[in-house]
Amino acid sequence: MDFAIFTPAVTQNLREVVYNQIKEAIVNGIIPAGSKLSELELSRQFSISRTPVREAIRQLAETGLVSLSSRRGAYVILPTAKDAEDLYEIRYALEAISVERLCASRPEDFLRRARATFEEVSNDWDANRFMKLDTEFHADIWRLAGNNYLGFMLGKVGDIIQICRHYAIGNIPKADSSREHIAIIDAMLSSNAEAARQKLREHIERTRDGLLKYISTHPEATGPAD
Amino acid sequence: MDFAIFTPAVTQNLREVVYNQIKEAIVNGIIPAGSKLSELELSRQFSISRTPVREAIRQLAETGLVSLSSRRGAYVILPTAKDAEDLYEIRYALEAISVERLCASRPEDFLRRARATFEEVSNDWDANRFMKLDTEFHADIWRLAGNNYLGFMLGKVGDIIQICRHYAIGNIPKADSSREHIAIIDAMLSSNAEAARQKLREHIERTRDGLLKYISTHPEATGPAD
DNA sequence: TTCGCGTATTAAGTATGCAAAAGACATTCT
DNA sequence: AGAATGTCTTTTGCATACTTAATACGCGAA
Repeated sequence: MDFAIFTPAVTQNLREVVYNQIKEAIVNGIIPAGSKLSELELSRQFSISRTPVREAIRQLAETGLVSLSSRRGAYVILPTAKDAEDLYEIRYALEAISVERLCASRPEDFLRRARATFEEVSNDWDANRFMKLDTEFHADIWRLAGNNYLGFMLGKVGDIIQICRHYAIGNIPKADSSREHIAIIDAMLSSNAEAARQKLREHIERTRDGLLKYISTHPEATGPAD
Repeated sequence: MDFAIFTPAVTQNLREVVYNQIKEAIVNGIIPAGSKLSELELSRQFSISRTPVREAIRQLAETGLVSLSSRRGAYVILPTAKDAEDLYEIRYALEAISVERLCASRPEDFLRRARATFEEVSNDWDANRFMKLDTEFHADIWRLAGNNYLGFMLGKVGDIIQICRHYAIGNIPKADSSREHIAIIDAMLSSNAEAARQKLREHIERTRDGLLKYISTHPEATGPAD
């Protein structure tokens, strides 16, 4: 009697749906940094009660995307240049773990496939398409690294970085970035942990500097909340 | 008119109070790993409604201390030996950042004071007293490191580790641990980043191995959830 | 005009009520 | 007896009503 074709009729509860939608909207810049998240307004937009919306907002606060102010509401965070710097530093430390582990386990098939993908990238690619590819690559890396908490942590860091990064989209040359990825992959393929770390560091530092440069020339991007 | 002696009469809301209390109870092992957290029962114990309790539980879930199962309730996580290993790996990567930064900034007064404190520790200290000292030291380190997100991340990792660690209390020789701390401090005082990293790695690995050894000889500590 | 105070309005915090899902148990049918 | 189904109980998920804090507004006095 098991046809193995039916998936659960109801997969997620309202809180989850609302959480995902708001998070996507924040991370993609549709809800801009610094905005207020009004329980009432959101619940009206979703056509549901305040309860699941409240829970979703609390959940977002715990990830660091939203800051709560008692009795005054919830606001999307407005990262500063210092925040971006700090976040990239953490990101480097965590990704270095993945890279080192992959130097040891060396999943050749995956690495070669990823390498080929990045070979194809050119500068006239759509920025969003490249960003998606980049995000997927980094996600694959920590998934293969086998540390169950890396994804948990990098996810949180990545979401906040993404808020900043969104400003700078299209600012970073894609072909350069691809070349850096390929350098990391090659180091991993030859199990050269030291080189891989170094290439990763260069890559993350360049990405960071691109963002910081953008922020410094566009101070309105992370101005003080109103 | 500002005597700076009056603090807000009402500082926290119920959700916060409940969150902190439940978290302390979990982290200190009063609520054992794997237990179910019943909204109704907890709200009765706190003599409040289910709403703030619910929110606190959701918040705990986001930190990773509690896992939610839709329509079935919330359970305190039951970390495995693998979890502990993964967590210590992340902890090392993050603390290495602090240590490196402190090698650069070198807050001498703080380092000397901390060094003196650890000199006093002997093996017949109360385990809880030592653990508190240890936790404070690590917290001070990242606070002085100046990366705003380190605390955020290390806090989450630390809470989960603490659940495991609680089993192993009293198992790790305190004098040894102190000596390791002193070695790290000395490396920082002489701005030897490489040595500091190395000493930190040894310290964390020894702590981890102590815990893993305990877990392997006391399998009931992280048995499967019911 | 400006400062201080009181009031109104809005929105967050909390309590409670209702619907529905999961698990336990009883019952029936083969 | 054992499997399957129906029923009951418990508890979660969501909605709504109520309470209270924060801000805005307006008025009067200096």
